Amino acid sequence: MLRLTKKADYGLMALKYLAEHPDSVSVSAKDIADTYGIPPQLLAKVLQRLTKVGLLRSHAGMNGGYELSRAARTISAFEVIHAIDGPLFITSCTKGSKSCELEPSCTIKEPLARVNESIAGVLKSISIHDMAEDESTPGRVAEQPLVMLTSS
Amino acid sequence: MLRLTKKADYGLMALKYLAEHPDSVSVSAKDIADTYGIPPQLLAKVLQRLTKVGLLRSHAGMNGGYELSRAARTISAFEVIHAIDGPLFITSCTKGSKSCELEPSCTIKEPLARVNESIAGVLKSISIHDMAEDESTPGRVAEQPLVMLTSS
DNA sequence: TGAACTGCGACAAAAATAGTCCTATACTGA
DNA sequence: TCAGTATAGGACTATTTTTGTCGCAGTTCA
Repeated sequence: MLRLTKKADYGLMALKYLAEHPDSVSVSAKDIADTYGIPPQLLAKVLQRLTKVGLLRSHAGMNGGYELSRAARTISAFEVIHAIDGPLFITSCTKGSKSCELEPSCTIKEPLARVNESIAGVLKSISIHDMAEDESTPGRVAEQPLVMLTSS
Repeated sequence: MLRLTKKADYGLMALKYLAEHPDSVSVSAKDIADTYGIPPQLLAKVLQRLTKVGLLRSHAGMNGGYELSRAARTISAFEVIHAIDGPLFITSCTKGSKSCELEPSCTIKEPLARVNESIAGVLKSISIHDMAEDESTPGRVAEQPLVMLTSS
């Protein structure tokens, strides 16, 4: 639950790849799909979408492909996920103005909306560049006690 | 995307309801389902699950129902969601020890695992009691620096 | 021109969610 | 002790979302 879709995963992987290969003028969807072993056509769609929202620049034809349209440092995971998975989040019924259908209830939503924002904040605070840096670099995300509850 | 399942929603709503009615010794699944207009049988299952993990106490028979097994203040949204939706999170392939299938790639996962922890932290920081308090009360979520992933 | 690309719409397949049905068991009170 | 109200839970079906495929059109370049 609370899982990223694979498309979003793929998108992040691809952007990370691009961030790690700034030398290549442009990389094709197939190249990336091959290196990661993911369905080329699916990745293609994801990249097309990212191009559409302006995170990537594409050019067709031989030796064509994609490149980041901005510095990796300025692209947040949030933007990528949002572009791919849509206007996100948490509660099932926070769709704009329309409140929770007939249910006058759903008071749960307000508190969760705040949680929602926190999560968005987390996602906004991490950039593609952050993800691309050497794994040895200590992550600077909150170091709180994270105790994963063991499942039953 | 990154959406809670309805079951989790229902569970949170139910716990909130229980937190708001400490006077009632025990509330039936049907009562809660009726007030929120959600499928009774489905809610029943959710409550059964929450009982199983120890968040609720149940008793059958007439005037039976459920009650919180601990103070609302000590029950986090994380626990509830975890109980219902399972051992959570973000990336599709963070299933214990087994790494990302054949893909040697998936380097995306590590940075995201950190984001993951941040989100878990957010969820752990909000309690059922927090959700049940008057809407006007400022939520205490998001105030802390939750994540600092600064690269800049 | 043709090979290697992107762009896109329409599907199809698979998986996860949501919800229902049915039966068993437990407790209560008259 | 029996009827009514509840929980417990397995098996199923339905619905929705996600994932992946196909085919074709447009682009670029050698």
